[in-house]
Amino acid sequence: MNQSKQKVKEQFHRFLSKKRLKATLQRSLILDAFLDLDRSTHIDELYLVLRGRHHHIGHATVYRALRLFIAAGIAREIYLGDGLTRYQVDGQGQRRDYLVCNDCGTVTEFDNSSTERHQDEAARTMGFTVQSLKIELRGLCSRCLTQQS
Amino acid sequence: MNQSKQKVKEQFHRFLSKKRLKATLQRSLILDAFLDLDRSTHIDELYLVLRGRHHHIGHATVYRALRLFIAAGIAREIYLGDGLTRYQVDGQGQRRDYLVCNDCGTVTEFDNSSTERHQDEAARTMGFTVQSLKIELRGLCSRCLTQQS
DNA sequence: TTAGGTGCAAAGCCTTTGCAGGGAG
DNA sequence: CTCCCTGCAAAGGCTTTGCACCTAA
Repeated sequence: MNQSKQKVKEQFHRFLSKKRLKATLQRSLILDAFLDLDRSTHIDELYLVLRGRHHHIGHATVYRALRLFIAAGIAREIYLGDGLTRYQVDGQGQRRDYLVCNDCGTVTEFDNSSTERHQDEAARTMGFTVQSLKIELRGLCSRCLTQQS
Repeated sequence: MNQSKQKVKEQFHRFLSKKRLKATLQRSLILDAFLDLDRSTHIDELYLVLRGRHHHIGHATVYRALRLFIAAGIAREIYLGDGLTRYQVDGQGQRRDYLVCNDCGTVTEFDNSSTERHQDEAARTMGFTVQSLKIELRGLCSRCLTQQS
């Protein structure tokens, strides 16, 4: 866990050097908070975590940092339609399949590359060049199902 | 085509009666415009179509009508992350696969039910109960590809 | 020293809501 | 005649931008 976190941080620093951008304290703190959450989150949650750690980082800075993480290939955006943008760690695992629980809102990811290839081919036959793919399944996770709320 | 449109309109009127809601001119015009587009659209496009037909319907009314169509099972929302909510006819055709062009932004839809079943099973093995599914492919449509912008 | 970064507040967008007047049942 | 609906404008909520001051390299 911490090892992969370290790797991501190194990846981020390489990205910054390459782009001649700066490694600031704020970016480091935001990245820490983001990686510690280890699940999909949104700006406001991140912002509150940082305040909880007694770091007063501006709202705009958090937004800007997340955009940077996306450019660096560290984060990925998810839109679930609740009006806010969610972010998730974009590991090498190529996870692009999301299970969104309609009850608790948890986002689980899983790999399903065979289906993805299948899908990709279908698109190509329509003259469409695929650059990225996202599969979103909505329903109830096992925990919410048993709780029968 | 017009036959299915007629069916949807009847479905909507049944919904209205059942809920003791009113069949107004605006709702009828908005539903016509929505069904005529026959593809995913967003409020503003619908609004412009209506203005083009010389109907001055308020923005809020269009929003309210779309929410009603959703409640009636006629429309479905789609979120692609461009900041606006898209709507699509929720017909029996069950199209839930979207090709989003990163260049021109066009959304094309296609059926791929075999893949969807495949995906559904994968989720079930993880204890997840699927209620809806969305597959989103992003890339370049054939037209933008040839224009090589 | 210099290009980039931060924070604040203001502006931008899409969407929803409040309210007074209007219309379907 | 009674609810429900419409339109306008204002308010809301998330995200981006402008600007002056600061800081990593």
